[in-house]
Order: sequence, then C-alpha cells, then structure tokens
Amino acid sequence: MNIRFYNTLTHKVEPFTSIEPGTVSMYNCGPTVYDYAHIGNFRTFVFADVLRRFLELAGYKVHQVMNITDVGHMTDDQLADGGGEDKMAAAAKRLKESKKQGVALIENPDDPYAVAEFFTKAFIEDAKLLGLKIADEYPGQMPRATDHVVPSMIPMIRSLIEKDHAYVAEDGAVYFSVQSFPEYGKLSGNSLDKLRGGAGGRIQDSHQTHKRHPADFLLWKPDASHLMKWDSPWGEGYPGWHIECSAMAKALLGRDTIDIHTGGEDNIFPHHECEIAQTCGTTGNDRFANFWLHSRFLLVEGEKMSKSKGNFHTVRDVLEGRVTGRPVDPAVLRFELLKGHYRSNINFTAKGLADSAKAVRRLQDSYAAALMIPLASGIDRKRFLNEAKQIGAESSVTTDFLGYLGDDLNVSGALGTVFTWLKTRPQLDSETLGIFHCFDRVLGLKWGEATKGSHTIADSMHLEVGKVVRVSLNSDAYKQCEQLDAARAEKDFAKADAIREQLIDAGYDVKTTKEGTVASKRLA
RNA sequence: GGCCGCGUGCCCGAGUGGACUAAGGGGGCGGAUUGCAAAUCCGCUAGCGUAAGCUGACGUCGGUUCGAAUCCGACCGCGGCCUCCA
Repeated sequence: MNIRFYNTLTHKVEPFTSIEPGTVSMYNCGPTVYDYAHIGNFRTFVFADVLRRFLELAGYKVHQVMNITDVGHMTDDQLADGGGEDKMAAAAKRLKESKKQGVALIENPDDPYAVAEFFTKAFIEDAKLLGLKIADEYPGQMPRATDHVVPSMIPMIRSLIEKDHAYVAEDGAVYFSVQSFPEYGKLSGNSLDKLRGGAGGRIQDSHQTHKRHPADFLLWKPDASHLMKWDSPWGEGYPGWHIECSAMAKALLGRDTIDIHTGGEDNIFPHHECEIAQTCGTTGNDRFANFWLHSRFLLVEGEKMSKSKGNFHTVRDVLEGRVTGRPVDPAVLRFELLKGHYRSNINFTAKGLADSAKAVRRLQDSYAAALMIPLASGIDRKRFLNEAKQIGAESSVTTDFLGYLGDDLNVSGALGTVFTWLKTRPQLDSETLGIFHCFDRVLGLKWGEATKGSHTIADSMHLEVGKVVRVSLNSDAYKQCEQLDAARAEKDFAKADAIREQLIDAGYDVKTTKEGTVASKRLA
C-alpha cells in the first residue's frame, strides 16, 4: 500500500519506504522517570503506538525501541549546562514529602536507582492501561539509559573524539563540535549563525567559555558529586543529555540508519539535531533516521499545561477522576489522545473526554455484539475468529481505513470511515467481526476486554442474530438486572427505578432492551 | 531577531485546486420506541423561501485561476524551539 508521512527532516510529505522490505526499525524518544507521566507525554507515546500498530496492520514487522531516561541530569532551568539540582534529587525530595504525609511510596528515596525504578514501574502501568504495545516488551525493547552508559555511550563518545567530532575542553568536559558537522541545523531549519545563543534563557555563560562554539553540546561531564556517576576515560561523571538515544538506537536496533524516529515537537531542537550529529558523526552516514516524525503539543482547555495554572494532569489524575470528578476508562483517555491529527495541537477538555466516552461506548457495544456471534450460533469460537480475521483484513472497509492512516497517519479520517461504515448497519457476520478486529489492532481500545465485567447484547446494532445473547460476567450487576426485569414484569416501577438508581450509583450505564436490562460500566 | 507547525460550522475534527451541496463524532431540536428514562433508529440543525431555488460560510485582507477551504503574498492569532522538557 502507499504510505506517506510528513518528514520533519525534509519539511514535506514523502512516500514512505523502509530500508529493508517488510520491516521497519523505529525509535521513539521515551519518558523521563523522575515523576508520573502526564497526559501530554502520553499524547506523544500514544501517537508512536498508533504509528507502530498502523505499520503492523499494513503488513510490516516493526522493531520498536522506546528508551527510559533514568539518568539524573540537572533540573534548574537557568543552569542547563551542568550545575543546578539533580532531577533524581528533586524526585527524592518529593518522595520524602509524601513519606512525611504518611504515604511511603518507596523505601529509600535517597537511592536514585530506586526512585527511577519506582517511576519506571508507574510508567509501565500507565502505558499498559493506555494500550501501548511497547509496554508489553518491557524491559527488552525499552532500554534504560543507566544500563547503556558503559557499553554503548562511552564507546560512542570515544569514537566521536577519534573522528574529531568531539573534544575534551579545558574544564575536562567532552563536547561535540557542531562546526565539524555541516549538516547541524538541517532538521530544525536553524543555522549556526542564526541561532541566538541563550535566547531560550537556559544556559549559563560560565559554562560557555570552554566551548569552541556556543552551540557545542555536552557528551560527558566529569563530576564526582553527581548522584549517578560512572567511570570513564574522561573521569568519573555522567553522560550528556543527547547521547543516550543515539547510543541505544544503535545498540538495540542494530543498524546505523533506521527508518523512523519520533518524539514531541520540543525534541526537534536541540535534542534530535544533536542525535543526528552524534550518530552520523560516528557512522559517517548522511542519515540517522530516514523519517523524523514529531507530534504537536497538547493543550488543556485551550491553554498550555503548567503546574502554576493548575491544569497539569498526570495520567493517573485523569483515570482516577481527579480531573473530571469521575473515574475515566483508560480506553476513553486513549481515544481522546489519538482522535486528532498528530501534527495539530490537541485540546484536552472535559467535554472532549465526554465526547470520546460516547464514541468508545458505541464502538465497544458494536464490537461486543459481533463477538457474540459464535456464542449465539454455536459455531466453534476459535475457528470462527480466525476466519473472521482473514476476511476482515481483505475487506474494502479495512482498505479505506488503512488508506487514511497511510496518508500521514490521518486517524480522524480513518475514524470517519469506521463510523460511516457503522451507519450502514453491517450484517452481523464474520466479515464484520474481522473488520472490527482490524480497526482495533490500530486503535487499541481493547474492545474485547472492555466487554468483560459488563453485560452486553448481540443486537446493539439491530442485526439479525435470531437469538438473545446476554452475557453475565459480573454477577452482582447481572443479578440486579434480573431483579429489575422482574420488577418491571410485575409493573412494580418504583422498585425497578430504585434498582436502576442503585446500578447507576454503582457506576453503570443502564439500558433497557427487548431482551432485558443491560448494565455496562460507565466509561467517564 | 531566527527557525518550525497550526488556524474549518454551536463544540471536536476530516478535507489541501472542480462531484464541498464541507466526512465523521458530540451537542441541540423534532419523531419512532419506552411505564418513565437511558440506549437505539429516522429526520432536521447558516440565512431567506411553501417549494424548486437563491445567498452566505473555512482567521483577515489582497492576488493567481474559467474555478480556491485547498495555491501565492501580507497581516492577525495559537503552539513549539533557539542547549534538561512529549
């Protein structure tokens, strides 16, 4: 199929082809683990996940790597070139605060490795809830930077020095020399003479004096006082902020040039620019990644997300109901984060979340109905599912869906085909089930699993099954549904309404169908 | 100061030169159904008109074109970057 992506490197939409036919190597800039991940982080991670899933549905084998940044690094915005407070130290401080308040999240907050481990675990939990496939490949495909300092980063730094792309300055630190790499600036559209040093207000003059060029960036900082430190030919210290991705991409993907590299828009400069310089400086190739894809930022209720504005939400805040006052199903948050185009800012709103909940409910109910076919008709379930997958993948509906995704990952357009198709009231057969299956392979809303713990019926699309199907997986709610039906049959409406209220209070959406009452877990 | 992305109807969000008479979702309104709801289904949801139809409308103003939401220019607005940040 034809696939096109907007490539930040070339500033245009280009046809996508992989280096090796049939496989795609992809590196995603991953989380820092000094705190819980927020919804803006996950906007970018969900984007990367949808990209991977799309490529898989399109027939590629995808080698995906997402790093976990667990090296301390400085935290003070004004003191970026060394100095300032260590991020791990800041995280430790926060953990101690919570310990004082009686919540001991971790045994020893002064152990940076323990802090990193704690937030890594939290991240993987969040990632699994939100359906990131890469989380199932942890730790294999999700390397931790601390594991790669000695085997991958130090050799790469040494190689850059040998090839005169890096130098040891008077202060003992190792810097990459941007002037040794003429392509520096190509990705972001910057040029060395136009870059206004310090315009971002984050660098300190005293650290600039040892560099040959103001834009030279740190590869190794000797610093015995740093919380996390390693032995190196340049003294005990820690690696620069950009080297980990270059080193781990090479180590885990096993190639000098990869197909796709992704990240948030803030990574374009300097992070990805520096990665290109480092990798190409080592390999001598002119490309690190053939395609650079960047997602735009998420806004909250139309404004930038910031702690001072009080609109800074972690994934947990949203899921546990601290944002909207009600728990939110992870599938709803995922839908909210993926429904817009990755190259537009998305606006996270309470209303949008409610919209998404409605959409997810419709999809889940419809899919659940299709899943009931073998149950309703007594067909062998496994055989039926396999057959359905095959037929679904060949359907023109699936082709349309893929067509939109192939056009620079147009998820909104693809969702349009989903709902347009649903409107046609598809027959409840193996093709329909197969189409749903294909949709969800990309959307990742776990429709099948979501139906667990709720009741559902096979005719929610008003299709011909000829048999009542009501599944009971949560016995309490199911019993209440039966009691409600009995009360209605006896025309004891007061009792029926009371039971309905109970179910609603317990967090269920209650609907009445010809076949009886159905309660399903409220999504948001 | 420089570089980059975006701006669509009540809201979200596709569309990127002619079939746009702007997909799809949400909300709203009317109807079917219901003990009542919810869900579901049908219709409507810029203005005028009984209607056929006419006129608007894609940040603003210009331009290119037989034809522009779509291309070009300027401007306005939003977002990102100019050494930690998705």
